[in-house]
Amino acid sequence: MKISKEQAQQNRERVVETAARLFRERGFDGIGVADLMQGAGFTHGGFYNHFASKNALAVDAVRAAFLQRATDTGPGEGIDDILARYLSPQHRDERGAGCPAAGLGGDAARQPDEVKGVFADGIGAMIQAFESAVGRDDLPAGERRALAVNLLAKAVGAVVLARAVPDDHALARELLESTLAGALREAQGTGAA
Amino acid sequence: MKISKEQAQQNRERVVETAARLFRERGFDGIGVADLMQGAGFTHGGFYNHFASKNALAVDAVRAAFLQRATDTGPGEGIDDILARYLSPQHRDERGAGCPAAGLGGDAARQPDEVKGVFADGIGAMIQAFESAVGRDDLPAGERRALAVNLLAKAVGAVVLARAVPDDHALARELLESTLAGALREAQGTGAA
DNA sequence: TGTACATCAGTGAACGCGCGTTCACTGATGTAC
DNA sequence: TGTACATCAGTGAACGCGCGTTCACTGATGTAC
Repeated sequence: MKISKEQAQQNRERVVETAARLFRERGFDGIGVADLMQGAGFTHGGFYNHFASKNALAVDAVRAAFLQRATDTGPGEGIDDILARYLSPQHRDERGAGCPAAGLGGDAARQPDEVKGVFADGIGAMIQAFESAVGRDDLPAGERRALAVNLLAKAVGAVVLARAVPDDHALARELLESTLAGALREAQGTGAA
Repeated sequence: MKISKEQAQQNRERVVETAARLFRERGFDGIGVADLMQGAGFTHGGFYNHFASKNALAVDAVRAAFLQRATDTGPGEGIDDILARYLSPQHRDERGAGCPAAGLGGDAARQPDEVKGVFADGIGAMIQAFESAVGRDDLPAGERRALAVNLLAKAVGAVVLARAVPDDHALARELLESTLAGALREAQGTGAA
C-alpha cells in the first residue's frame, strides 16, 4: 500500500527522530535497524526506501539531535541557566533527549568521517551558543571563544563521567555539583579559589 | 595440551591486557571474543576457562586499564605535566593506551553496574591523583578536591570532543589547546581572564 | 624415585541468535490520456 | 472529469554473516601411590 508523498516524508522524519533518541540511549551499535523501525511504528523492510544504510541514518539522526538541542534552548538564556540545566541530574538521566556530544561523543570516535563531520558542526554550534550566552563583553573575542570551549569541555566531561558511575554512587552527584559550581565561577572570570 | 599453572595465569593476564587495549580502541561492542583471543595469541574456545563471560572480562580489562594509567604516571609529576600529557595530540590519537575514562566512559553508561563500579573506582583514583598533583596547600581540602574534579572533567570532555571530530578538523586542535591553557590557569587559581 | 592416572588449559567445530541488507509482493497514490 | 496504468512506500520472509557461548577432544601437567 503506497502512501502519499507528504506522508512518506513524515514517516522518514519519524524514523530519524526515533533514531536520534534511541542512538543516544543505546549507542550506534546498541540498537538495530529492525528495532529502530519498530520504535517508529514500521516494519524493518521499508528502511532502505529512505536510507542508503544504517550509517546514513546515523548521519541524519545526529544532525537532528544537535538541531533539536539547539532549538529547545531558550533563545535569550544566559550561560548560568545553560550550565545549570546541562549539569543537572535530569540531563544525566535523560540520555535519549540529552546532549548528543555527551551521549554519543565516545561512540563518534569510532565512526566514519561522515558522522564525525556532523559532530564537528554540532560541537561548533554549541561553542557559538555558549559564547553568545556567556556575555562577557569585557573579553576580547578570542578569549571569549576560548572560555566557551573550556566551559563546554568541562560540562561534557562531567556528564560523561557522571553517567559512567553507578546511579547511586556519591561521585555521580559530586561530579555534577562540583563542576557546576566551578563552571559558574569560570564563566564569571572570578578565580577558582 | 595442558600447560603449567603459572603459564595459564600469564596467558590470562595477556588476554586481559589485550582486552584493555582493544576495548579502548574499538569499544565494548566493537570487538568480539574471538578477535580478543586472537589478539592475545589464542583461539577463542579457551576463553571460558578464564572468564565467566565477555562482561566479566570487561570488568577485569577496565580495572587493568585504570591501573596501567596510574602506574605509568610519574609519581612526583605535577599537575601541569599531567594536564599537558592528557591534553596532547598524542593522547588524542593513542586511544588503546589512553585514559579509559575518555575512551570508554561513554560506553560505560550502557554497561551493567558491575562495570560502572570499576569506573567509579578508577575515576575516584584519578581525582585523588589530580588532587595530590595539584599542590595548592593554600586551599582547604574540600576546595582542592573540587578543583581536581573540575580539572578532570575538563580534560576528559576535551579529549572526548577532540576525538569526535575528523582528525584534520580545526576543532580537534582548538579543543585541546584552549582547554590546556584554561586548565593550567584554573589549576593555578588565576582568574580565567 | 618411578609409574599410572586424573586434571584441565587450549583447540576447533558447532549451537542458536540477531544483525544489516535484499527481495518479491501489495495496493493506494499519482499520472497519462 | 473519468478511466487505465505505472509508481513506489511499506510488508514480511529470507540472505549470509559474525556474535557469545558450548562442547568433545587433546595431551602435557600435576598428583597419588
